[in-house]
Amino acid sequence: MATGREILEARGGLGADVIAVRVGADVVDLMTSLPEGTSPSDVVPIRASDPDGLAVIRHSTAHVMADAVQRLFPGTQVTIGPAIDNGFYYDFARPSGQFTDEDLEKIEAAMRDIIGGNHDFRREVVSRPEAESLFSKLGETYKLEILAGVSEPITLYRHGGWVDLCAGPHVPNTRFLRAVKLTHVAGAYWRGDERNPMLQRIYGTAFATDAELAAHLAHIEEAKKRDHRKLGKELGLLGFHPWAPASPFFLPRGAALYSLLVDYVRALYREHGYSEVVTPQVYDIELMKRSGHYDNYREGMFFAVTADGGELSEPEKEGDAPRFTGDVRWGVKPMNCPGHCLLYAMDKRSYRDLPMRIADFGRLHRYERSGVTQGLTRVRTFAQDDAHVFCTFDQVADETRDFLGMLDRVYRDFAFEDVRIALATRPERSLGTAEQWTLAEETLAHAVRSAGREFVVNPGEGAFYGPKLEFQLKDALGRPWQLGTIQVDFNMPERFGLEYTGADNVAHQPVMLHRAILGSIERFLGVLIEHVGGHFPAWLAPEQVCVVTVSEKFNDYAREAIGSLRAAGLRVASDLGGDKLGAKIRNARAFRYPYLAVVGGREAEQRGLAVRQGDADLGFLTLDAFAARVRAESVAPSLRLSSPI
RNA sequence: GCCAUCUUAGCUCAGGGGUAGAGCAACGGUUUCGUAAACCGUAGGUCCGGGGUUCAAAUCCCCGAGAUGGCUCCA
Repeated sequence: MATGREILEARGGLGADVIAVRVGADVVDLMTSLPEGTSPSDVVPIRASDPDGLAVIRHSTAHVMADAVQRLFPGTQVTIGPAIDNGFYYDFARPSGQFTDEDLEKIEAAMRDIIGGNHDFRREVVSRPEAESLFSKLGETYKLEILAGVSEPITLYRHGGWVDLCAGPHVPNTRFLRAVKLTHVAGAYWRGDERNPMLQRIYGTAFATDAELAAHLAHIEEAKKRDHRKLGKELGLLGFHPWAPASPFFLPRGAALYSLLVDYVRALYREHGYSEVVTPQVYDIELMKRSGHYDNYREGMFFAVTADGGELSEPEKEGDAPRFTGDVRWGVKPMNCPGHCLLYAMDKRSYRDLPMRIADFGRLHRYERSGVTQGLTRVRTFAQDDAHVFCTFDQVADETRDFLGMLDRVYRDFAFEDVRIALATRPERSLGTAEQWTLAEETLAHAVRSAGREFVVNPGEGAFYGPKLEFQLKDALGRPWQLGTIQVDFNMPERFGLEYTGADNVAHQPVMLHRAILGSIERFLGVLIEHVGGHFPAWLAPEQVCVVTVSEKFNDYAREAIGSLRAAGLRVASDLGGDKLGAKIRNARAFRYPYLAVVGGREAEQRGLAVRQGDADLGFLTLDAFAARVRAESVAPSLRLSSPI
């Protein structure tokens, strides 16, 4: 049978930028014979700039990088080197020494050398023994391990003198690899398992053209400027201290933002029939044993001890931690649900009480391993817009739909697009029966479908007590974050023996839904800061306007104006210092206030403000007109119609 | 947790065995100014912590802490 190249050439359609072909769902390189019976009309050319083409280029670049690494660092073994979303990587087992940033430059230079050699990529089908003998001769033990798990046909790809066990596809020739950049080195476990040896991974990226590569690198630089850790510091929102690792301090401006966000959720709760509760932070471990957290979530928890009934001794060596001998009786809550079960059971419940929607902004603590924490997005202490809905099984679908509606509203208020839904199913460690899980999974899937939404399945990613829907957004760096979630739980009500009296005057067991829209408030703020680049809308901004004076001569009027705006309910910052106006404006802009109001002689005389909104000059506004304008924007869009101004 | 890198003034960063540096911020003074940085001066340090090597360590080595990038998108 003919190759893709032959078929395209026969059609006269082999353009200079065609690097592979698509046949049905498969991407095949140009030099591979297509299966018998392939109709030429099914062969679609893939160009360098197509998404599939980009993956081919990147994977081929990974080969060239591995070639370069083995030239420069003899004895280094290759393992795997796939194309990934924004580039590629290759994992190496290097007998001694580590790759440094200088090495990356050398490797890149060697790659340019190889690419300049205009080597053809050649595909070769070999027998298993042939492959085994080749890679054992080369001393590639990882490749032998991979080979053992690979099914026929076994293919090799060569360019120049370099060979790799590889399924392909690849570009026809190294000259198609033009715009290449190695980005960073990282450790990575063999097959991602921390019991395996640590390999050294080199990340890089490649594009069809230099311009696209430059644009991608510029995009990364841009994203770094929006990094919430950087902005959090610059805008005076956040602080951290080594004595509270992975635990943010919200400074006054950050705390203002935090409260406004929580107040926003409270307003939604009022419309959607939730009641807020406040519950304990530290519980007897009996609670965690009852809920299953002690058995299933212990390594994610903090435990607390008291001097009562135990002995706290100073360490022998300086720098060591004090030792405690005694009973560990207390656990710091990692989730609100067990406490809410206790709360539910504090009264006798009727079917008339259901659904019972209990919201809790309680602080949670989870022990995240030291290497995985980052900024606000992965922390050890946080609060969620957490609520539990106790309901009958028949109410689950309606509650899920109401939740989806609420969620849509929230993500629209924050102008988040590209929200992806995933159904996370039963994990290895889980409570309850297979029947319960299946039923719960199907109920969630049905609710999403009936709301006209699509979802993907994440097998084994569910919570230990039930399946969940996860709602994912991407941050400025393109990293996906799970924010909202809704989880069906039959197990917790059973463990706590929860009941309600039905219309039939018989005790029934309620179903419990765990749900959050923002998820962790901390994480949401991190993502939001990056999403808006620090430019918060007027309804969320810590201060909605900054009043600055042209000179200190006008401070008296400025104070009067500030007082009047505050009396009208505005959040107002000011700069009444001795700087020149230009400097004040520069400083105020760095803080990204939604509005900037300049006050000088004219404004004092006419009892108003010279207002700008971002870059837009709004000119003169009276105090009343400006206050009315800002107050109209002081409520989230989805709440504006329903709340009187 | 593991691998790599980093940690110097409030912030951003330079320096790299021989007396600790800059810009911005702070503080004091002068200027009272109309839309992205006025001028002069003053003060500010456990160079992340501990140990070692050395005549001498912020600098080299070891241990620890924290932060940052990663730790299957599978040949």
